[in-house]
Amino acid sequence: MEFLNELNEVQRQAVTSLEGPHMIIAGAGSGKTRVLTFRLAFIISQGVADAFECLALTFTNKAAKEMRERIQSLIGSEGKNLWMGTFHSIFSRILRQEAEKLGYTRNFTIYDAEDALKIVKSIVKELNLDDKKFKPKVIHNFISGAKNNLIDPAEYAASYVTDSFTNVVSRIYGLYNTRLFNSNAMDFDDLLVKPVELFEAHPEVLYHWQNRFKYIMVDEFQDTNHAQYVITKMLAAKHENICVVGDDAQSIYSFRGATIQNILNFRKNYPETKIFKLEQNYRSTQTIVGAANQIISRNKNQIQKTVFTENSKGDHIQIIEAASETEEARSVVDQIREQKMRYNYRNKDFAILYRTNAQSRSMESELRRANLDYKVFGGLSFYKRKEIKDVLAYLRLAINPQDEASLTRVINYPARGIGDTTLDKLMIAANDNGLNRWETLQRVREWGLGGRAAAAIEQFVLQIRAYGAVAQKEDAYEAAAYIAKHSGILKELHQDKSIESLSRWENVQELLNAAKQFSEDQDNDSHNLESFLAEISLFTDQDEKHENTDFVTLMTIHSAKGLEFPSVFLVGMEEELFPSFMAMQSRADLEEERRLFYVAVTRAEHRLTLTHAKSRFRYGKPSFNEVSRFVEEIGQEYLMSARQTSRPMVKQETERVSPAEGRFQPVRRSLDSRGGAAEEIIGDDLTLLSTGMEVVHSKFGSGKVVNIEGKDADRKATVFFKDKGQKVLLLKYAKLKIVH
DNA sequence: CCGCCTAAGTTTTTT
DNA sequence: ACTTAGGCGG
Repeated sequence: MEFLNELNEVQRQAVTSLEGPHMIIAGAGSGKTRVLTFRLAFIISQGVADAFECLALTFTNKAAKEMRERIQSLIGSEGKNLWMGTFHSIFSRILRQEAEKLGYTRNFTIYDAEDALKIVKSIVKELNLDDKKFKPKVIHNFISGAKNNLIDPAEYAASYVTDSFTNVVSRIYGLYNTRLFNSNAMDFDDLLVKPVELFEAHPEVLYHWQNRFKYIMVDEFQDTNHAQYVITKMLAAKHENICVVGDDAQSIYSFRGATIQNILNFRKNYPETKIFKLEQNYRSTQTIVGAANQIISRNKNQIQKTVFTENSKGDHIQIIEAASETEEARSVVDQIREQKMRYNYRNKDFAILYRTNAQSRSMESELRRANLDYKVFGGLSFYKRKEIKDVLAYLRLAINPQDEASLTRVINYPARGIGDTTLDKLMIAANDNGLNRWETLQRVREWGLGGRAAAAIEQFVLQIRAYGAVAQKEDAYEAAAYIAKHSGILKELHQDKSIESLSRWENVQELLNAAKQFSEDQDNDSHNLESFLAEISLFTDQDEKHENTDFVTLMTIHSAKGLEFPSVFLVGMEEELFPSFMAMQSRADLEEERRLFYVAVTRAEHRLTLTHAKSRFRYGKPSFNEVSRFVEEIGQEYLMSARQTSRPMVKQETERVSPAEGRFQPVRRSLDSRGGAAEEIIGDDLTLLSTGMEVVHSKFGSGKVVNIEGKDADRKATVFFKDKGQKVLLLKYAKLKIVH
């Protein structure tokens, strides 16, 4: 029990007070994760409940994994038995056990956003609707919103149709659900909706799980939506030992249906709730905590609390204005170099945070040029890549051939002579006869199809059945390897000799590697393909191993939530970008942006630098934006004086863009006089380009010219890039820079 | 049915 | 600036 001595008074109370409903309001950096993990460790080590009887719901896989590791370090391998994971992963697990009761089978497929969108698109098309007016993405957003609020199609039709658009949404919502059901598939939202349906329709099932979970904890409660609220409430109804942890000031997911209302409802719902406020910040300097408090105090909507720290005052917050995004990136790199020297920091002590993923580019190219190791988090994850989704579609069909999204994805890939005309006929057959796609394929001759097309389809059906048999017999790796090979995808990628195809081929090999690891992992109860797919369908965190662990972190502010770094750079502090132009319409939107700013600022332990660029390329055109209003919301007392902000300690101050001529510097910067360490860029006059020259590309990095062809506007160069392989670039667009 | 070309949209955040 | 969808010719 000596670990309790590591806690302050409030933390200790929050850890040891167990019975009944609890709400822990945890300010940024106040040791929230520590309290959660200690609380679980306390429950188990005191013998209050068994690990199997504790449920801890987190927001990300990463948070769950980290928490589990920390608990194991406290109480040992017993920690493995905790029910701990994201809402989505925990409830998909329960749903698989109970699938038959809802008319699904346990091997149901989970549709990601792309799969779901495909289904909506196909319905829009079948209904002959104009997809300009009824954009599938927007429709799916509406459906998702309805699901998050537990509004089913009937209720939607009865109470939420207000105009022609919602009328269409209503029609599509019902059809969409049917299509998913017939595909034996659930989307992300269903993983939260279906448990509620299950518990309502089968009280005995609810009873079972209620009894099982004696202690329930919910992390990041401010980011839960209505459906998540209802599920936890149902599950907690028996024991009412529910502890929610959150910080209203860090609620940044309302766009996804999260509602702060859950915190308010919780107190109403459980009047005897014990409330603990963790207000002492252990993470950041007084400057950072003070500035953060000042920022968040502008929001009208919030729970009163006072975050304070006993840490030292620390450095002032630095603000850097740059002429362009390139200059912005350069100044960040300069700062990183300087801070590394001055404070003995390593790469991993730095994070560069931004509002949108697209902003990583300029930062990446400057980091690469400066030879600083970095890692970009987020963006498109491994499992969203086309070649991976293609292979997965075959694997999913082997397990669940009814899966329409997968079926339409690969029925003619690699090409086997099943074209649009054939597919249209099948679609009509399906709609006329109330069949799913797989069923129409089995009876292909009944729809007036014959000859080559019908033969190709019969062949395809046999192929998928054979894969199903392999999947039943072999482990995940054997089955996946067999299917990847026999589907022809590997061959297709191999035949195309381009570097892109090679990298795709390697990605598929990597997927097979993952299957191999899964098959060999003794911790898994089952090693078959079905279990492998169940595991990876919710695996969105790409926590691929990076051989080198000392890297600068680049990520969106959203994905930085919960993390901390000694030195943080918050870039792109401009109106329209942050706050986003999408979020400037209402006070509620703006307040969420401000909370996001609060989250960003509170990631920093010792040093915080805010940067903004006077001009920045957006949508291919330069845009000129004012400094973000958020910057102006920080009081002068926390800021470094204007003189100091410019650029301390840069050797050659001379060649910086002078404001007079600096309007449009970034594009035509033919000479860059930074001497010394960095590579010397000798120019961008591409008429001088010839084979053998070394060049730098904004996206692909540095490389060597291996060939040049065409002339004038059509002049193309083949370049072999160190990191990205060989590319053919049209010089008119490529903006290559020649390196000496 | 496939590959090439043009046009349009994109960038708010993600389980 | 870059990606994707859709149209058209082979």
